Formats: sequence, structure tokens, C-alpha cells
Amino acid sequence: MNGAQERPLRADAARNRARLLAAATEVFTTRGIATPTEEIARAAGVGVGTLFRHFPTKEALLEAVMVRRLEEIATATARLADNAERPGGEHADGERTDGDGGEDGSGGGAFFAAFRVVVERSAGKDEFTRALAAAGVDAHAALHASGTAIREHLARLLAAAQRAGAVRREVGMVELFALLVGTTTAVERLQDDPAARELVFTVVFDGLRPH
Amino acid sequence: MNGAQERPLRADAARNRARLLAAATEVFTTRGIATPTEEIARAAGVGVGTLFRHFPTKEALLEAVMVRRLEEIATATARLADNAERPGGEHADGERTDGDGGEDGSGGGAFFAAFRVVVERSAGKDEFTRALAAAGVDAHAALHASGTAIREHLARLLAAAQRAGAVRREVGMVELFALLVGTTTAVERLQDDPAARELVFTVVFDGLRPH
Amino acid sequence: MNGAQERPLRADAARNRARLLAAATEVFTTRGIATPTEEIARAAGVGVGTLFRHFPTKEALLEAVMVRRLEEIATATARLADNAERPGGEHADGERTDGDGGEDGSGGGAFFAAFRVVVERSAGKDEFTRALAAAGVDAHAALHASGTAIREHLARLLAAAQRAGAVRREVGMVELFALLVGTTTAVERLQDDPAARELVFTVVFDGLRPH
Amino acid sequence: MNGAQERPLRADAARNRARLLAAATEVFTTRGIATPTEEIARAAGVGVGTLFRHFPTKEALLEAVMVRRLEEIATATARLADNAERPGGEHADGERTDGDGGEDGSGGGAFFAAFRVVVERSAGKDEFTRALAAAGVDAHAALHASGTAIREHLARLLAAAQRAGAVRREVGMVELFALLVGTTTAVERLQDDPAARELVFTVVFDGLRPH
DNA sequence: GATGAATGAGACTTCATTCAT
DNA sequence: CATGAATGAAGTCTCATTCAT
Repeated sequence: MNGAQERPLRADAARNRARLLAAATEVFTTRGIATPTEEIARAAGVGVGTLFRHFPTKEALLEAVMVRRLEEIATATARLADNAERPGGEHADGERTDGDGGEDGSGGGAFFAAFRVVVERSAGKDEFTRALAAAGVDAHAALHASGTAIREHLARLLAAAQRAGAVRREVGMVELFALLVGTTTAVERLQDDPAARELVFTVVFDGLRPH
Repeated sequence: MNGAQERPLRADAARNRARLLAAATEVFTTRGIATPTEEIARAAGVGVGTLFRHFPTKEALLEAVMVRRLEEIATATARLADNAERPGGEHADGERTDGDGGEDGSGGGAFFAAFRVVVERSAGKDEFTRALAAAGVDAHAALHASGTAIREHLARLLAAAQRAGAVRREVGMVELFALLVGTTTAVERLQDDPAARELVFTVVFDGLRPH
Repeated sequence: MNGAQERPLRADAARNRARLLAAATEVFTTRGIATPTEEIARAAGVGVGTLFRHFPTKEALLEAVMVRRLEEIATATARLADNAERPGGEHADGERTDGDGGEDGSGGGAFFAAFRVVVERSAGKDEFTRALAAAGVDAHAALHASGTAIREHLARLLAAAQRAGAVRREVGMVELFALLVGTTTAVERLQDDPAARELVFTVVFDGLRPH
Repeated sequence: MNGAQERPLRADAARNRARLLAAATEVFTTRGIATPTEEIARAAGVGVGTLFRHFPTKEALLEAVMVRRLEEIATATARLADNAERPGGEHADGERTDGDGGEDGSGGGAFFAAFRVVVERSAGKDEFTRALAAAGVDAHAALHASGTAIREHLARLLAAAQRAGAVRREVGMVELFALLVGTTTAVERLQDDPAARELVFTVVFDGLRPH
């Protein structure tokens, strides 16, 4: 897609870029996107000038952070979606060996695993999305690409899970996404209470099963 | 608790205060809390000076908006909680008259009704909460008061619903609150798709039932 | 043209606006348009905020300064153009009373007077024009209006002077404007040498006469 | 004056220096002196580091550009001045052969030719001068040297032209310089209109002749 | 009391200059 | 020596808050 316009990037430059991305992820998530750029630069141990050399705009930095997150998620969902469809993927034969601690019990394990992945890696993403949407950046190429990929993987996983009778058929992509961001928000404030987190997942997953 | 210690407030002043509160609610919700104070003043049809006379700080205005919301929610949950416990409230005897618009069908109707109320009146509250939390204002008196009341009503409703076997017993207040904010977020983006909203509620409610 | 959108402007606001305009004229002319806004604000005795309340952009301030200059010039050239054409304006009859120390000597006095006016009030305008042009602001309404007026007045004066045989007929508006800005530049550095200034005017004026 | 005290400069270094000078001349003239140094480096096909190795300061680069221009002008005026004074230079005897492209017809041809040279090679110099002056660099050695030379040549040419009766005697060096920069400015905006340019020269030259 | 002009700290961004590669 | 990444001072503009009208 973009093959030649980015030269290899000098060693130190690459390191600084990585540091900035890490610092931005951390700072944006914990202190909100209103945090001054200077703060992020300081957290990354570089000057503001360096920040702006790598990301020409605060918004661009924001986007880069999101893109990285989305890409990670897309990678994970891709694996799950491929596995689930591969013949033999997700314990293919009939003999319900199961045992998958409640996550499914009747196919759809990959779907629920993907749901977890998306939720767990989306922490803090909420505010980012809002910010970008507000800036009218909805369709920035990179974002769009990863977003589309994730959407596609989830669609396949959802369909498979419904075929397997693991998820109620009324649920479509719209509801799925709403539940994903909702669960993300719910779980976000339960960082330190794993039991509560598990229970929230259980409630949502049970609610998604056919009734 | 504090009802009368502040002097009655002249008629026009009261009207301006009300206008500001309404405008702020609207503007903060639709355009985000970063909207300049001047915008809010304009929306309310008053000057900035007036805004700052009524609310010494932007943060104070934010808080006032939230307090009003919480109070409304508290009023609604109070009624539901009282009803549910009153002898005969929520069809007390065994004869499942039901008929409660599908909300449950086996006790717990008041609880689920309260869940809906909280979610539906909380739209946009999310960002407010974050903002206030960020400002270290977590325990501002007024907020705390209404918050406590709501928490108490919900606790009673939850207990009743669990006694009636309508809600799984593992769910405690922590999970309930997480699910409330989560569902609020989920539902927020489904403003224009009532069917999807309903389905989200169905999923969450079904998930809350004993399994 | 614009009648109602500008409210009367409070007394202090009007004073500050005037101060800012004066300070900007002074500062831009003497220290160049690269002078920081803060300098101008300080020179005007107000805060930067005030400057930006009155002129939303540095460029807007620049434009306002220019507009005022152009308007002054337009007023002066208007008077001269009208006078020259009024029956009896500029000693209408044939009897070359002359005596006008070289400024004309054969009609065209109004034209040469206008030339002087434009040059003398244009000091420093040069850099402004360049700056505005660079900013792609060439056709900003107000500027355009005054500019057009001046152009029109000068066209009439030039025609009259040529009819009177006071100016060579080959000269058109293009050359006239070029000579105007050229003479402005020439004269700008002769601020403190009135005799030299006069001589420059003499040279240009003599050159403009039929040969 | 300073020709050899700096070591010879390696071949590639010399080429880079030349490229930078050319690029700077071009860029400063077309896009203004506010153009970032990086732009100039890119135009020259080198890195910024190289630029700053050759010219320790942006201002130094600016000065170098000007010096080169002034030197070119000085070379041209030198030739003209020498020619005019050499016995037989500029058709010394009385027999008005003229033929000198119409520039004068009565001696002073070299003077007017020099005037043209200065004007035509000064395009864009205006902004440079201002910039340097603003930076308090008025008397930088190199600039001064070439400037002095030009001044001297012009003084000789002017004197000769006045002796020949081709230029009015009131005009001194002060007025001459003012007219030079003025004509430069006038002519600058007439780049694409040769006829208008010629007419401007004609006006100024006629104005300079005795009246 | 209401108004909106004034204020100035602070945000984002640019760019001349330095320095590691 | 060349390169271009890093730096941070400085510039333009915003906005919560104060205060004269």
C-alpha cells in the first residue's frame, strides 16, 4: 500500500519515534487527550521539536497511537478468525470435548475470545475515538484500514458462532460493536478487581447466547 | 439537606440560572466539555459575566449539571425502590400477574426498570465524570449526596430482584455500576436505532438473570 | 454596504481599537511586519488578548492598517479628482496664469498633487502589500474597495492631465502605478532630507511631462 | 581584497557552496527571506548541516547573496565608468554620431546604461537590504567594499554625464541612489510587461535630463 | 445584577542552529 | 565533511476568569 515513501529511519530516530508512541499511549490513556504535547515529549525524554518532527500535529500523534492499537487488535482477531474457519479449527469434530471454562461450551469460543481481545486492548480507546471523530478524521486511511479488517474478522467470527448456535441470531454487527465499546467502558473501571471483570464478561457473554 | 440557606434568588436571576443549566447540559452533551464558556453563555442568551456570577468556575457549572442529572435519577430510582418494597408493590404475592411490559416476567421488574432509567438519563455523563475525576473533584458534596442516594436505591432494588430470583446472586454493586456505565456507553451510539438499543438491553438483562 | 452588523462599540473598546490601530501602524512601519503581536499590544498599552479580540488574526490587523491608509488616500484623491473636473476647478480658463512653482505650469496640477499625496501617505505600505499578497489576501473586500476608488480617481486625473497636455500620452495606469510605488520607495529613505525629496519629485514629474 | 587567505576549499565543498548560493538567490528572491533554511538546503540538494557549515548564520547567507550581486554590479559599473573616461570612450568628440540605442543622444550614455544595469540586477534586493539593515549589519565589510566601489563608479559616471550636459546638475549621489532603488521597485512589478518597463525608464531618464 | 471587553497564562507549532551518526 | 534528527526559544492564538461600564 505504501511501500517506498518511508526510508528506513535512522537508528536514533526510530528509537525516539517508538518512545514517543509509547509515552503518548501511556499519557493519553491516563491523563486524557487534553494533556499538553510538552508533557508527552517530556515523558518520552525528548524535546517538543522532536515530537513535531515525527508527528506533524497533535492529532497525527493521536492517530498514530490509535492505528497501532487497532493494528494489534486486527492481528489478534485475524488469527482467531482464521483458526475458527480452518477445518479442524476450534475443535472441529463432533465430540464436544469442550471444557473451555464456560467461555462457550458449544462452539463460538473463538468469537468470545475475540470479544475479550478487543475489549482488553481497547482500554482508553474510547476518548481517542471521540477526539478523532470530532476532528473529522473519521476516514484517515490507516485507521480505516485496520478498522475495516477488524470489522471483517468479527463478522466472520460472529457468523460462525451463530451457525454453531453459540450466539443469538438477532445480534448483528451494530449491536456487537455497541456491546464491545460498552463492555470496554464497563471493564475499564474494574482494572483492579479481576473477579468483577470476569463477572461482567460472564454476564455479557451469557446474554449473547441464545435464550 | 441544603434547601433554604441561600437567599431566595431574584426572579430573573433564577431564570438565568435555569437557562444556563439547560444550555450547559445541551452544549456539554452535544459538543463536549471542551466547549468554551462563552458558547454556553451565548446559548443561554446571557453574557459570560452572568455565567460566572452563578457558577464561579467552569468546573462548578459542570458539577451543577451533573448534580441535576443525578437528582433526577435519584428521584426516579427512589420511586421504584419504594414501590418494589411496599407490600403489594411490584405484584408482591405469588400470583404472577406479570404483564410488566416484558421487562422480566418473574419479579425484578422494578430493578430492570431502574437500570433503564439510569442508563437512559446518563447519556453523555461519561465525559463529565471523567472530567470531574480528573479535576480531583470526586467527592464534591452535592454529587456525593445524590450518588449515595442512587446507590442505596439500587442496592435495595438489586437485593429484591435477587430475592425474587430475577437476578444472579453473584452480581454485586461493583459489577452493577460497571454494567450501568457500560450499557450507557453502548446505548449512546445507538440513539437513532431503537431496535438495536432494545436488543442491547435484552442481552444485558438476560445476562443478568440466573443461569 | 455593511450597515447593521457592527454595533456601536463601547467607549473603552473603541479607544482600545484606535490605540491598537495606531500602534500597529507605527510599529509595522518602523520595525517591519515581522514584529511580534505582543510588541504591538504592549505599544498600545493593552494585553494580547485584547488585540486578538479586535483583530482575530495578525493578518487582519495588517489589513485594517492598510485599509485605513487606503481610505485616507482615497479621500484625498477623490477631492482632487472632483475639483479638477468641476467647471472652474483647477483654473479652468485658457489664460495660463501658471505660477504654480513647477508643480504643473500647464494644467495637470491636480494630477501631480494627487501623485504627491499617494506617495507621501504610502510610506511603509510597500511591505504591507507584499505581506498581504503573499497571504493570498489580495481581494479582501475592504482593501479592494478603497483600491478601486483610488484607481478610478487617478484614472480621471491622469486623463484630465493628458487632455491639458501636462502629461505624456503614452503613460497608462500600469506605468502610473509602477511609478507611484517606485517614487514611494525612493522617497522613503529621504525622510530627513526635504531638498532631496523635492528633487526626486521634480525629476519624476518632469519625466512625466510630454517630451 | 580578500582573495586567497582562506584555504582553497575542496572541490565538492566549493561546488556545494556555489549551489547553496544559487539556491539561496533563487529562493530568497521568489519566496522571500522568511523562507526556512531547510527549504534552501533542499533546493541546493544538500542537508541543512552543510548549509550551516558554509554559512554560520542565515544572515551570513543573506549577506553572501547580496555581496555576490553587488560584486556583479560593481564589475559592470566599473567597465562602464572606465570606458566613459578613456579618451575616445563613449564617442568623445563632438560629432554626435549617436546611435546609442536612443538612451541619450548627447553624451551620458554610459551613465544611463549603468543606471539600467543597477536596476536590472537589483530585482528583489530590496527586501534583502531591509533585512540586513534590520539586523544591524549595515556596514559588514564585504558589503561595504562592493557598495563603495559601485558608489564610486556611479559618481564618476554621473559627473561625466553632467559635464556632457546629459544630466541635470542638481542631482547628487543621494538623489541618484534614491532614484535607483525607486526605479528598481517600479520595474520589479513590470517583469512581464517590457513595454511598460521601457516607458518607466524613459520617464525617469527624461526627468534626469536638464530642463 | 447583567454585560461583554480586557487580561494573560498556556496551548500548539515553527525554525535557526547544534550535534550524533 | 555531509547528513538530517534533535533542540528549545519564540510566535500566534485561545479561553477561563476578572472588572469597568
